[in-house]
Amino acid sequence: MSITNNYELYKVFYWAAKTGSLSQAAKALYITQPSVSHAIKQLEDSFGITLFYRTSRGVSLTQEGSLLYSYVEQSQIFIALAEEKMAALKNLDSGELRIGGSDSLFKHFLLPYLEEYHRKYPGIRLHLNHGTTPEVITFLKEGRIDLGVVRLPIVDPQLEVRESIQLQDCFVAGERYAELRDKTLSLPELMEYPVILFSRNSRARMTITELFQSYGHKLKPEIEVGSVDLLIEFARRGLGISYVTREFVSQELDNGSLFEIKLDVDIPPSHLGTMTMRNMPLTSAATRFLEMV
Amino acid sequence: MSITNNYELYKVFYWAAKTGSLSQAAKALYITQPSVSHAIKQLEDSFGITLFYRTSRGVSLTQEGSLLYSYVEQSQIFIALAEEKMAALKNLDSGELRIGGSDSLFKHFLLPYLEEYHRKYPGIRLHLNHGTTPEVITFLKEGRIDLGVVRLPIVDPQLEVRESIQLQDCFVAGERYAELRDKTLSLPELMEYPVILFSRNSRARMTITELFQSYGHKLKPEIEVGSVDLLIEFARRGLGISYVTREFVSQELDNGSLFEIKLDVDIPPSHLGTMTMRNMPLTSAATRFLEMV
DNA sequence: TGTTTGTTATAGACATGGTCTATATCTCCT
DNA sequence: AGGAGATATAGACCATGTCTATAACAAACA
Repeated sequence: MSITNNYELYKVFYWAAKTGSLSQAAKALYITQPSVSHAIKQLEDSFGITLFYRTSRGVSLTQEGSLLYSYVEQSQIFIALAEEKMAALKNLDSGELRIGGSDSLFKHFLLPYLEEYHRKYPGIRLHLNHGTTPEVITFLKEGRIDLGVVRLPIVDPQLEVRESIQLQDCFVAGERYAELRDKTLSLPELMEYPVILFSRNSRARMTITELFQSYGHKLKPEIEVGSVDLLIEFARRGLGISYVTREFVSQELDNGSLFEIKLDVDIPPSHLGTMTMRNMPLTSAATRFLEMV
Repeated sequence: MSITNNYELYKVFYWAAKTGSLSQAAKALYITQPSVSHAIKQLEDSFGITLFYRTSRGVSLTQEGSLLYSYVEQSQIFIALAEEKMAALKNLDSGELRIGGSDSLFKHFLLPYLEEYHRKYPGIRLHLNHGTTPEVITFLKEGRIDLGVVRLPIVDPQLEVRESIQLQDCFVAGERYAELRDKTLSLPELMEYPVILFSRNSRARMTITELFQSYGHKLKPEIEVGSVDLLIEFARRGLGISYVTREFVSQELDNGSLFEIKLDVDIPPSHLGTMTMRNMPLTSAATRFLEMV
C-alpha cells in the first residue's frame, strides 16, 4: 500500500510546485490558500521531509521536493492524458465500433448507416467482421464485436435483440425465363427450373428449405454460390432462378433486368435485427450507432 | 482543471482493475467492498462511461476501462516510485550532502566525520566544495551547498551558526631556527625572521594581520603559499616561520620536525563552526551530519 | 520610515462526503 | 435446493477536508 492515504495531496503538491505559489495553486484548484497550505503540510509530515522553501514571494522546491516533483509530474501528466482520452471517448471523438454481420447485410443494409456514422464521427474506427449468424453470435460472446446485425429470430437468453426492418425474400429470374413473368407458380412447378441458392448455411436458406419441407418437398439447388452478388448475377445471365432478398435487388427489379416470380404460397417475411450482449454495458460509440439504426 | 475532483478514485480504480475484483481491491486498500463499489461508480459517472463488466466472479475492464487503465497504471507506477524514493531519502538510503569549506578543514578536521558518515550511509553522495569563507557563504546563499564549515566568528543574520571545536593558531619553525626553540619572542623580534603566510584572504590571515596591527606593526610575509600543506612543508625545510593552526600540525610537533614559537602576546583562539541558512529547512542527510559533528 | 500589498501559517467551526454496517441480488457450483 | 462468493443498494455516522478570520512576515513603495 501507499504511504499517504490521499492521492489528492499529490495533485495539490503538483500545482503548488508548478505555480511556485500556494495561493496560485489554490486558485487553480478552486480551493482556498489555507487548504493548500494544510495539504502540503500533510504531505510533508507523511514523508517526514520538507518539500518547499517558504518565502514571502511564494514557495520553491527543496532538493527532495524537486525529486518528488519529477515523479509526481509524470504521474499527473498521465492522469491528464487519461481524462482527455475519456472525454474524447465520451464525445465520440475517438474510440472504435466493432460490428458483426454478413457481407450482404453490410453492403445492402448497413452501408448508408455506416457512411453517415463515419461522416458524423470520423474519429471512431469502424471494424466490420463478417460471418454467418452463429459465427456472429460467437464473436459477440467472445467480446470480439460490440454488436451484431443478423436476421431474426434469434433466441438466446444471453443476447438482447432489437428488431429492425422487415425483409421479404423471393425468387427472381432474368430475361431467359421471361415466360414466367406473369405466371403464378406452385412449388413443384418452381422446382422444375434450376434453382440457385446461397451456399453457406445462412438463415435465408434454412427458411426456404423449411418452407418447402412443410409442404412435403425437398428443395435441391442446381447451383450454390457464395455471395448475394453472384445470386443476382447468375439470375440475370439466365443460369437459373435465384432466391434473394427483394430489398437487395430493388434496383434490378426496377430496371427490368430481373423480375419476381409469384408463388401460390406466401414466403414468410424475415426480420432484421441488431443484437448485443444482455447485461453488458455498451460503448458510447455502439449506443449511438444503435440509436441511428 | 481535472474532471474528477478526487484522484483517490484512480487509486481505487487501479486496484480494482489490477485485482479484477472489487472485494480484493477493498482488501488491498483496507476499506470495505461497498466503498470500492461506490468509488468505481463515481468514476464511471464522472466520465459517463462504464469501465467494468460486473460478473458474479468479479469485474473485468471494458474496452474503455482498459484504455483508462493503461494511463492510470503509468500514473500509479510513478506515484509508487515517488513514495519509494521519499522513503529512501528519509532512511538516508539515498540523497546527497553538499558541504562547503576550505581544503585544510576538509583534510584536518572533517575527514574523520566524512569517513564515518560515508560508512554509515553509503547511499548518500557527498559533494565537497572548497572555497574561502566568503565564497562558502555565497555558495550557501545560492543554495549550492547544504552547509558550510568555516572559522568563526561569522556575523550574518541570514545564517545560522553552530560553534564547534576551538583551534589555536601559532607560529612554527623547523630545525633551521632551532635557536628559537626555548625563547619567547616579541612581535618585532618575530618580524625579523621570514614569515610564511597563507596567500589567500583567509580568516586566519586576517586574524594575525589584525593582531599585529593592534600593536602598531604591519606584518609583511616573506613567502605566501596556497595551501596549509605547503605552509608546513616550507617551515620544515627552514624557508621561514609559518603561521599555522596548531591542531593541524600536531603530528609534526610531536615528532619534533616542527616546534612552536612562543610569543609574549596571546594569539586569540579561533572557533570552528558549521553554518546553514536560517529559516531554510535542512535535508535529512544534512541534519544527520550536523548531529554527528 | 511607515504603509501597502503580497506571501504563508494558524486556529477553530462547519459540512461535505467517504466509509461503515446491514441487506439485497445475482451467478456459479456442489 | 442450498451454499459460497461476487457486486449493488440504503442509510447512518463521523472523520476530515474546506472554509473564514486572523496572524505573522517580507518586500515593494511612497
